[in-house]
Amino acid sequence: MDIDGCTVRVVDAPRVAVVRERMPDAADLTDTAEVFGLLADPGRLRLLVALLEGELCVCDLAAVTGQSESAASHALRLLRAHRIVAVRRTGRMAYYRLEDAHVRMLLDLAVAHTEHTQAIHPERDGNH
Amino acid sequence: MDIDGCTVRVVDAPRVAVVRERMPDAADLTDTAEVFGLLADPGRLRLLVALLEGELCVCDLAAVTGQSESAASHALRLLRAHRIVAVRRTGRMAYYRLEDAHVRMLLDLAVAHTEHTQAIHPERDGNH
DNA sequence: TGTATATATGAATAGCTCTTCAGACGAGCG
DNA sequence: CGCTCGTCTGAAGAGCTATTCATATATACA
Repeated sequence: MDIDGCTVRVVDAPRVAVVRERMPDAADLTDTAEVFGLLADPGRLRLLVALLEGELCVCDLAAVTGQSESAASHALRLLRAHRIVAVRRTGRMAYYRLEDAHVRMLLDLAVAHTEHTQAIHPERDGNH
Repeated sequence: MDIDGCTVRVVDAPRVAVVRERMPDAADLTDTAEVFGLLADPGRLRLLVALLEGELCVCDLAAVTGQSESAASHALRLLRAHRIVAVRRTGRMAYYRLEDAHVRMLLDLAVAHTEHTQAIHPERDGNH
């Protein structure tokens, strides 16, 4: 089989052709991987989960997520660059909100899963 | 406000307390971030998307996803260590399949989103 | 039994990412 | 007008991750 001008050995050539045909475009998957990468840092993930229920300012976000304000600001800058988060400025305050509907869906799914598995395997009780 | 034995300035203290209370456990979010991290590499993501429709052997996976067999094997090893993927061995072949239902949901959602946005913004036509 | 094949592994390198620190900026306040 | 406060930024260092190359293992086949 010849792919990208480079000969590759395959076992089930027709199957490979079919799967290859049905795969989303490589560039799209790279973009998707990039989004997952933005959710792959605990600090950023906590920021985004905190924003699920509404906007918060930087210092409150830092407090909620347990990180320095500098770290939070760096993370928010990155998320803002990718249009995942948007900012509303008033005076010297900056209020961030979750702006990307697709990311919100991914977060909802992920949080629901953690709560579900916690209900199945409760290594610690829910109230603290 | 006092968090983790360390004083932090907050603007809306009661709101911070509420959001903090409703946040999933930090350890759970770290695990979730780790899962997102596994989906954050284009090579690994292509492997997993290829496996959505059924099992494939390593060399076919390498061919479908356009990477070296060594790279694919390393990636599969990592996914296997996290129980996202499982292997069936027969002879000298190794057939991998997607094993994690939660990851499958995330992948379905992500792929549906790429196909949806491609339908809205078709910069290239669907058939190639 | 010896050789080819499919996969797995280890080590090394290069590139990236996160955190921190120091300081800049701009808005409000005295 | 100068000071403080909230946020932003840049640079630097440490740690992590991906890729490659070389080699190992183990199965099938001659």
